[in-house]
Amino acid sequence: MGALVIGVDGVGAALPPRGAPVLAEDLGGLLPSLDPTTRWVTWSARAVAPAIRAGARLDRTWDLAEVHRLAHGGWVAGPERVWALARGLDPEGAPSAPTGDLFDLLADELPAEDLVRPDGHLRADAVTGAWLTTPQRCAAFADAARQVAHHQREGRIAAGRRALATAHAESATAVLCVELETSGLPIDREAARRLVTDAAGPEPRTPAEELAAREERDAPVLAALPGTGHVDLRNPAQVKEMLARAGVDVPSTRKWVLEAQVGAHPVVPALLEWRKRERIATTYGWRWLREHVGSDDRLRGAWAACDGAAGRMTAQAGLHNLPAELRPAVAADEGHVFVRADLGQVEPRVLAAVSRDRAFAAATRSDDLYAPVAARLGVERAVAKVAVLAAMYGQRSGPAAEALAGLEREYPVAMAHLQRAQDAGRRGVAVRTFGGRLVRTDVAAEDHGRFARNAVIQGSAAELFKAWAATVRVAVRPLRGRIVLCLHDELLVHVPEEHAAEAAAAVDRALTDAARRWLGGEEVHFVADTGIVRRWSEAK
DNA sequence: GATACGGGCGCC
DNA sequence: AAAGGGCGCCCGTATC
Repeated sequence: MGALVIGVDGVGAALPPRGAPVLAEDLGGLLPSLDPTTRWVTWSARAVAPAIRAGARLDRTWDLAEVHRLAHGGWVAGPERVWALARGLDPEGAPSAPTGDLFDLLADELPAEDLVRPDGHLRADAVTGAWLTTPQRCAAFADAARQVAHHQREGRIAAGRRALATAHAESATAVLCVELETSGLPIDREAARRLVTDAAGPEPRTPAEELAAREERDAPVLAALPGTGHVDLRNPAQVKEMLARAGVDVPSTRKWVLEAQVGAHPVVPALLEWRKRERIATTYGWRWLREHVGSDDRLRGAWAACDGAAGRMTAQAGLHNLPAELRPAVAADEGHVFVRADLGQVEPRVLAAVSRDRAFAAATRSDDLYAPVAARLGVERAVAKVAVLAAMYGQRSGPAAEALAGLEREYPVAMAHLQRAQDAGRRGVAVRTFGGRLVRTDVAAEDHGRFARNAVIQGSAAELFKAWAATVRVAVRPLRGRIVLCLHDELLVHVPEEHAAEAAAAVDRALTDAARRWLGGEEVHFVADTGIVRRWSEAK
């Protein structure tokens, strides 16, 4: 990945991925002299991670990779592909990043100072960074970035104000992702060790101890079935067979299937309890602590501003799926607190925005959206909720079916929007989110119909969330606050306790600002539940 | 030994 | 009661 930073006003610096910086002797040293309002164009935020770690604020960035992903869908967004699509070239003809013999040969035939090959594609060794060895070459690469940025910007402007606002928010989120990786999530290590011990036993010192702990976890399940030979509880086929011998006939051994059979045989509840503990032991156990929690008591994993589908953020190292029982271990530093905030009923509110259904938008003006919907449908609130969720997820059977008819009757505009998305997906036609992200449904299929139906909601909700997060990121900085976790509709901000109330207010204000910018109007209301806590688990 | 895939499950 | 979108991750099996 070519690591490059340029300021569109001509101020800026280029960093080669390896070796000494070229245009800037020392980017960290250069930063204080730069106007903080400098607009940056980056090939990707990750490419400028060293600058971010050196303290670059990068509050106004244009991330070529993220805007490319918005415009073209998918996740692959290296400079060679971004350049190719911006120039109207076949991306299949772009050089592949690894230095294969073929491209080395092509590069040999290219004049040493030419960035662009005769076929219009970028030279392969520029994309890997190997070619970026002189100020002139870096300047040429910077100029290519500038050209792509100009093209992308024209495209966003043509797509509308919201598409442009989304490009800025997605760019800022990519910077935020680098910051999240850098700062990490504060962990109370002792609390984490206690919780892991409860589930998995004490930390094993040898492979033999590890094996013993495994057998100890298995013992209660096997004890519920005396006389059974060896059963590998980690092998679903063997478990199913074991249950059949105990007189429990199930089509699969999934949790919801087994939960219906808890009374059938003592082995069933024992197995469910085993699953829960086994999950902590294997995924969030001693190895997880060792590998992902640093000596500074910070949980760190890789973050991405969008996945390759609808565009939600992704996180590794368990940051997005930490079991609730481990959350007490997520604790603010001494003298600090968390401002925890989550969006309320974000997906139905987004549906109102995306579909421009005025009747449904009216319901968003209630703090509890399902109450007015239920009243209008003449059903219980719980029924209305299930129906709305079913409509967004494409569920057709079950208790929701009847209430769905009510939704069709009362909110035809919103329902038609979802149906159009589903039809497109079923035919293999791409759909777009509210902010203009292309969501590809390459294969025509019923599954893709449901996927597309949900993607316009899930993806649009992700955009609103990121616009919010990007706004919060800047708003809490004067309070020495930092976003330390993003969880689809939830934000965790780590802040000195003396600024807690002010930070919480800033988080709420940021939602109003971001929603207005993203919606381009006030018709749809969004709400956040915001609180101040010392441990993540104290919330709600 | 590396890779792919499905079952299973945590979170949203 | 029943099964509908996304992600990351673990384990076991099959395959080359």
